[in-house]
Amino acid sequence: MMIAINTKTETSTLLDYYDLFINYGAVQKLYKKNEIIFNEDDWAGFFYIIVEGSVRMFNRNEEGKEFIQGYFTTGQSFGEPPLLINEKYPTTAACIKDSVLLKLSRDHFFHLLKENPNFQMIFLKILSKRIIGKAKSSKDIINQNTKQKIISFLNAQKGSKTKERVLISYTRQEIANFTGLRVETVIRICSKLKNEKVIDIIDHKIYF
Amino acid sequence: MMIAINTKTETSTLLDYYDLFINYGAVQKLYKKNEIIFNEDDWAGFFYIIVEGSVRMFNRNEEGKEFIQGYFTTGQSFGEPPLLINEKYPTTAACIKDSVLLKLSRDHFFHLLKENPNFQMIFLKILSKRIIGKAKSSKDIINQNTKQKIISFLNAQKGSKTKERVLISYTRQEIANFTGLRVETVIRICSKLKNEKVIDIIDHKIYF
DNA sequence: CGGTTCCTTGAGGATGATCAACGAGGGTGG
DNA sequence: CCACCCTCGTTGATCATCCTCAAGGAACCG
Repeated sequence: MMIAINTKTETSTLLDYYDLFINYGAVQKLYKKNEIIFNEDDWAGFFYIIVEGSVRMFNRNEEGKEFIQGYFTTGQSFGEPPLLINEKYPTTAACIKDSVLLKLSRDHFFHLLKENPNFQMIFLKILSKRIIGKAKSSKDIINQNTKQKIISFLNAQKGSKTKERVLISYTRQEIANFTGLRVETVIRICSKLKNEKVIDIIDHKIYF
Repeated sequence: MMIAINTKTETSTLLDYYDLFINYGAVQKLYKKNEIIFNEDDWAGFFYIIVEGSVRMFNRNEEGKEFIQGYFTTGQSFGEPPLLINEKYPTTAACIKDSVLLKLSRDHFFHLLKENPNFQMIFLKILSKRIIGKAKSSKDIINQNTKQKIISFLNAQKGSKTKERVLISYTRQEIANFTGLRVETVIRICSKLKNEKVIDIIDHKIYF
């Protein structure tokens, strides 16, 4: 059981088509750290690909608590679904650090899709992966006890390949935002997990 | 804020192509009430469309508690993502009542997609709607207090159109399974909502 | 060195889960 | 037609868990 993060589940080959995007009218733009790319309830107008940098998609509730829907990084696209069906964004997207994005307007994006059917297949696969990821993470978020939620998150990070311990480069706050828990809870559970030898904590950093 | 249910968000026009599916080798099959169509962790082998009936997709945790990922009904397809990327199913699917499904094998499905590019666009839109629905429901499930979760669920049912009260035809147990709460909790919250005039309860039935 | 950002701990409280028991209605078979 | 069984709804009491608030420490950076 894993909380699936897009970062790990999508092939990052879209930049192979960089020139093609440019030919179809894509524009490159620099975004500052923490700059908002689009807001929840904005109408979708552009197709975005990350040339360099990283983006987080999230919701914020009335009390300001964030729920992270996903992280995206170099070579990945994001925010396509509302564009495809002419809808409002269900989440906000912001840059985690200074980032370079490629923007393609809705019309140009549809031209590209129409004239390059192989792209439709590419996006079908990208969206499929994302749905499966979301199904898994919903399940994990709702069904599990707290400890399992965190373990699921850690598993998703690691990609379930190696047995050796790897550094988990998320703050406790970020883990809390992904799992819907509070920082203090994450900290306390991590202490338990450390005692149970499930993780190591060295110099405040988590190894799993 | 709404917990989005597939039933409400997808156009149900796939049956317009019934003959085409048959031409590509689709087979019609009757499933009994509660019969399992596929299990979590099965490899995806078929494309399914509901000719008549309804299907629920869910996960069950160690203690047997169910989390419902979505309901599907006549004219809708389900379980495509794992088929498209050659993956295992993240959920189990079962018939809610006796149902007739159209099954198309993986190979035939890909033939159809390849030779009918307009279908790729259709599926891009179906998957897009589903992603947006899942994003919304994750947000609702994780961020809200209990009362809001239930109101979100009710809003999703109603489709947010009319102001008049409509009958919510879900049992309290089903609402619990969708929201990740327990039956007793759902009952108690519903009583509160009734007192606050948010819903009516007539003859044990919920009107919202 | 001062200001962030992140991590940590403790005490107390609210909330939803759990367990147990019961009522009401519908359907079925004797 | 009645007895039985199911499913669904309901209520109360108790408990465990996680949240909240408050406070302070550690690491990092310009």
